[in-house]
Amino acid sequence: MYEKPISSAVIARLPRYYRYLGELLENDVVRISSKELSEKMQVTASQIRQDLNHFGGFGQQGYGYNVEYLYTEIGKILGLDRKYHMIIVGAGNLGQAIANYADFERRGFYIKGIFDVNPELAGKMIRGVEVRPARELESFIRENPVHIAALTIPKENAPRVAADLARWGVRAIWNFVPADLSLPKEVLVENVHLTESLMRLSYNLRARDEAEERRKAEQSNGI
Amino acid sequence: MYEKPISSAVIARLPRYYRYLGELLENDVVRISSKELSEKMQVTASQIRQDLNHFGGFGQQGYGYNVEYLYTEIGKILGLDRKYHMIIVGAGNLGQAIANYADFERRGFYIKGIFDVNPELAGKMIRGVEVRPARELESFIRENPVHIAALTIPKENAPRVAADLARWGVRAIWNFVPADLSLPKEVLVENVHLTESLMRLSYNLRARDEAEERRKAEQSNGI
DNA sequence: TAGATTGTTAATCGATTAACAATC
DNA sequence: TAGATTGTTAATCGATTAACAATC
Repeated sequence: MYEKPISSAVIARLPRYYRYLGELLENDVVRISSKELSEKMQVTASQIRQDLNHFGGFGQQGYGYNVEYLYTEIGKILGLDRKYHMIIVGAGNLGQAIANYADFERRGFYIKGIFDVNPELAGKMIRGVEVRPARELESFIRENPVHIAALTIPKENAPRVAADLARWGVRAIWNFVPADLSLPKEVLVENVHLTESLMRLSYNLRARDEAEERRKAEQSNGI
Repeated sequence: MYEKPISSAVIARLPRYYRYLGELLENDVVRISSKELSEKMQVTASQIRQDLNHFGGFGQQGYGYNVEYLYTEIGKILGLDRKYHMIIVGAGNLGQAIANYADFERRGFYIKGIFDVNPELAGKMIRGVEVRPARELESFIRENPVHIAALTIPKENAPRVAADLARWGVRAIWNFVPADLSLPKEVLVENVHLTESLMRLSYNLRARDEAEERRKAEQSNGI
């Protein structure tokens, strides 16, 4: 029985629903209709209902959705009812920032190891986890469950290190390196490309400026 | 004369084209066809040609695209021929990581100020830029051009600080706070939601595991 | 029951891919 | 010129929105 995979557009929206529902929950809101939620989130009510119905009927006609229930269910869909063991490969600024971000732990992502090639960093403690030398990576991965490896190393070493990680058994990589890793298809890769994000902002900055100049020019032309 | 805005899907792909072209350029590749590039990038040649032709005809029939020319042109489209002054609001781990990331400077994004409410951080130097107390933000923004503010502060203060920044004249925010900022429409916001990224990975992790279990169960059922 | 709102089907819209004439 | 490959139009596909019957 083949279930066709949910489109990535839908999946990409789930964490945002989850966040809004979490906020409603904190504010003791018990129920919400797709219409109310759509107004808060600036999306159509139709889209909310369509998205949710990919996963099941969580609402009730005439009532709407129970906030707590829907929050929990989306959490399950997102796999947040599980515990993940994460390692951080590359203890530079970004790696340390991620290691220090307590929020991930709250969501079930536990940082179990931090690794760096730089021997000077070895032994440094970050939120209770010791930085280890990179050469211990293989034995660590083989001896401990590692569900996710966050990759925060320089671009140059990324292809080799990523291939090593996969070979040693890591099956999901959270990739901060500005490169597309090519790995066996069973290894999941989620990219965070900061430079690309900044370039999108830069594109829009320029587009806005040019639109404004055009408007100004038209005005002074008396159009 | 109204030019209809380019779809965000197209814009989102430009930085990736730019990256691949930069790599080709480093490897002294002079020309490339949409077909060759499509194989490297794992997209269709049709999409590449469509995307580029939103901005103009950069290629030549029978020849393909000149790598250096196309790289430069996409750079201009992305606004990378300009210089931007950026400030970082929040000198925590993530703010420091961004401040330390030299690559942005290479692309024309210059970090001109780093601010934090924590007085202990004041005076600390990060890549030649001094961390200043947050109360100096207003005067700094009013007295210096600030094109982009990277927002790396806790969620609680974000709505207020973002509104302040906008009021003082910042017109583009690179938002790392896990919240949707509501600001006047002329203020551009580009979000980097790390938690959402991690949740997407987590979704796929779970989906893969369940697919594998299903497959295994079917096998042992002799299907 | 009447009113509200879902779940779901149908219509629309937009984005991607295919095809090919134009042209280097 | 012949071959290659673009730029662009047309066809397809998928995602979003609208509509409404089902139902709480």
